Amino acid sequence: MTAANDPVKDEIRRSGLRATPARLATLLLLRESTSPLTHAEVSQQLADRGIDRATAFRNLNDLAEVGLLRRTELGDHVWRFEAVRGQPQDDTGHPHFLCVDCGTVSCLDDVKLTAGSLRQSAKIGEITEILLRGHCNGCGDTSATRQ
Amino acid sequence: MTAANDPVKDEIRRSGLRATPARLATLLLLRESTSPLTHAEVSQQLADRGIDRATAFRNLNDLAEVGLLRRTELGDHVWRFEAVRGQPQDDTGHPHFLCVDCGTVSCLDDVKLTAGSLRQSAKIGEITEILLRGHCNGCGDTSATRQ
DNA sequence: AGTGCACTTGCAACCGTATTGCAACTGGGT
DNA sequence: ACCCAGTTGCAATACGGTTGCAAGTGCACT
Repeated sequence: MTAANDPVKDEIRRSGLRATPARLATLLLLRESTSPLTHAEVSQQLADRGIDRATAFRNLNDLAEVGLLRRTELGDHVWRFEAVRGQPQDDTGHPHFLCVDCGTVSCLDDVKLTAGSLRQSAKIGEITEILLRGHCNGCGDTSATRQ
Repeated sequence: MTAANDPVKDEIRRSGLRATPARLATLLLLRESTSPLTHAEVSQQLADRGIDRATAFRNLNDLAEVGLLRRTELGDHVWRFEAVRGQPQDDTGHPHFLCVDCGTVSCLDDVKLTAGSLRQSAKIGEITEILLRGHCNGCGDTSATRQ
């Protein structure tokens, strides 16, 4: 049962890190998730498998450093991590939507700025991240929920 | 010495807060500053005048809540505050560009999302804020400045 | 397959930012 | 001048994240 070629393990190894169970679990968890997860969420999930908080933190940072994960900060003072799809160097990131009520984060691959906006913003600088905030449909449409 | 009409005091009062020395000092300090200050920087300055850290924190948040200050987060997990110029209500509704290097916040009235993006995002929820992050031309083009 | 060393892990202590509880104080309307 | 809700100072606390260190383990090399 010497599982010779686990492609995910190889990916981790190729990036210069050891393919430990904790790292494997971290990476797989985030690849299964459809939205970025916080440190807390990840380490909570991994705690079931006996993985320590500190280890989860370190692995998230390590994996982010080698480009397998992306580390973002959506303005609520919590780091979030998401798996990078495709070639790390190709990855330029995509916009996120943060519900200010429930904290849910959605990834918006198709959201773009108008050409005119891009021209306008180029005068200011180079945009690296687009963040939309508001009330998600689950929180907003009832209009009764107030924090 | 019933200083009848200090315009700044009036401004604070009009927003529903009491015009205390601590708030006056906080607001004036940020209005004199040319760039956003962290709570640490503010409370350090105000400590000389016998104002407590916790009070500084509360006042910064209070003033931000009523729209006299703007509270931003550059990605380093530290809140920064800056005085809002002009009418507070003018401050809402248009996108902001935040330079993650120097902390400058620029208002981008003309930046908009494409129609398709709006359609896409409507499925998620109601967008109340658009924030662009990146490197402003002043910080980015030298490419030497690294924090 | 066995060995060894550097890389990882778990644990617990720690750090810094930010918040809160509470008693004392005070701005400002009366 | 008086009074009370709003505010302050102090200290304790919460929370996200980091670090030191000894034990454990991946994996490259026999």
